[in-house]
Amino acid sequence: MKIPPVKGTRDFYPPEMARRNWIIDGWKSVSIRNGFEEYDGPIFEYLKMYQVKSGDEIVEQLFSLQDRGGRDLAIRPEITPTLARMVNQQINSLPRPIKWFSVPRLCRAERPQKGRLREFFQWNIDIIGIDSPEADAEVIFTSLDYLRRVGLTAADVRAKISSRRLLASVLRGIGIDEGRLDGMYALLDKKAKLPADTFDAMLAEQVPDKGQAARISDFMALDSIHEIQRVVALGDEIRVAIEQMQNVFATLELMGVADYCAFDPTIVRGLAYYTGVVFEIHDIVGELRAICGGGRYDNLLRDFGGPSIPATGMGMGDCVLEILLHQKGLLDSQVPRRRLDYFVACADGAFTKAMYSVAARLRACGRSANFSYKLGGLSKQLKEASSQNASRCIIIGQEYLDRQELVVKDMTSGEQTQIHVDRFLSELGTT
RNA sequence: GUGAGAGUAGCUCAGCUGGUUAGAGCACCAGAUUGUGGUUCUGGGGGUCGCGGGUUCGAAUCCCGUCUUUCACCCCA
Repeated sequence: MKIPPVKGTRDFYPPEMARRNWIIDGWKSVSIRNGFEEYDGPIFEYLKMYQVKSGDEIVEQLFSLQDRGGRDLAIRPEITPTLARMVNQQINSLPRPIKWFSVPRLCRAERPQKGRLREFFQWNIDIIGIDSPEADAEVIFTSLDYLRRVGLTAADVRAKISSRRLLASVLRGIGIDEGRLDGMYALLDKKAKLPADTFDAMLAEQVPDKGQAARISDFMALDSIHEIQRVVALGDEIRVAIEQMQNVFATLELMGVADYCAFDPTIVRGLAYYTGVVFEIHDIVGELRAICGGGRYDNLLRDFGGPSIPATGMGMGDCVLEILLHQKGLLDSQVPRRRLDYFVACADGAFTKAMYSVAARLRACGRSANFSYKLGGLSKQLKEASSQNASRCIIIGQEYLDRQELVVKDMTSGEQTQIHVDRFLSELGTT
């Protein structure tokens, strides 16, 4: 019986595993150099945890199960609720600011398509307990710090930044009632994806007042925060929101990533729990879905039964990122190939005892070492060493029987030296 | 949930107006090479042509169904 892989999952053969590790190692080291600490939670939680903040549509996209005690559980589709739960549990003893990161494996029962699978990895970073815009800037900076490190330039990706708070205050300034804001978010979030006339038609449906609709369109077309005053009168509320945005941009400029960043009022971020700054990073061409997205969510900890503590963060999945890195040729050039420190070969089947012992002693010294299971000729063994990308080969031959000497061959230069086995191993030391 | 495309060797694909025993490149294995690898040459293994049914003397090829997969829509935490 042949059993196929499950829809939307991936098998990681060694070459794919090397890519995955390289991506995740990069995420982790950039997190650490930006001052974040790693955490993780369980891979499943109570189903309820995801029903609290989400509608039925999202619950339908959960992989859920029942344990033998009848508990309703779900495999995590995101880690933010777990983070909220963990932080709430120890909120009084955690030093602030809380700067945490994680690289959880997540599952969503969505229909797979380009850049979206049912099982994936997602880099999450969050700053909890700080309500100033500099924290939002740091989250954006850290995301860009990673992308820049793997070789993506300002000509490849763009961080598009807006603010829920700014959007809300502008819409209110234009005369949209509080109760209609959520519907507006859902609509405005679609603007970048829809043809202009389709969007205008949908806008006209939700906002019958032509003057209001025109001003909303004007706002959505802005590419600078300085121009907002041309669309709407600057009340106190809007001024504060603008000032916060200016702080974000000023901080990003000071940190040296301003060329990656742009104000973009079309970034709204679906039906999420965002309350302030929101951002997405896209490929410049706009051919792929977002590489990452995030923003400020000041009410989430409270919604999960904790105190009211501000928070901001972002998530970056591995699927879109990998497609983009591959397109730009940044994977093949940077993901390390399999490498072996030593391949131990013997010139004759009579020397195999020494082969096993030398290989074991190399391994005890912390070096990776392989040998051939087949007693083929030396030529065969060197071929095998090459295919395993061995840095050096140890050749055991007659001089080992005569004088206990090994031949050490550098596989890059081809140079060979002879050295007494004990001296060779003692010079290696331990690593 | 809706729509469109694609399923032939491990991978990328050719073959398709029905006609001997289904092919190529890459990969894999072996030999050329009994103390020297990467290159090269030679050979080899590997297929229920996704599955089921139908038409036909004859189906990888035509028809129907089904499954899988890719892409787009919905959604996107």
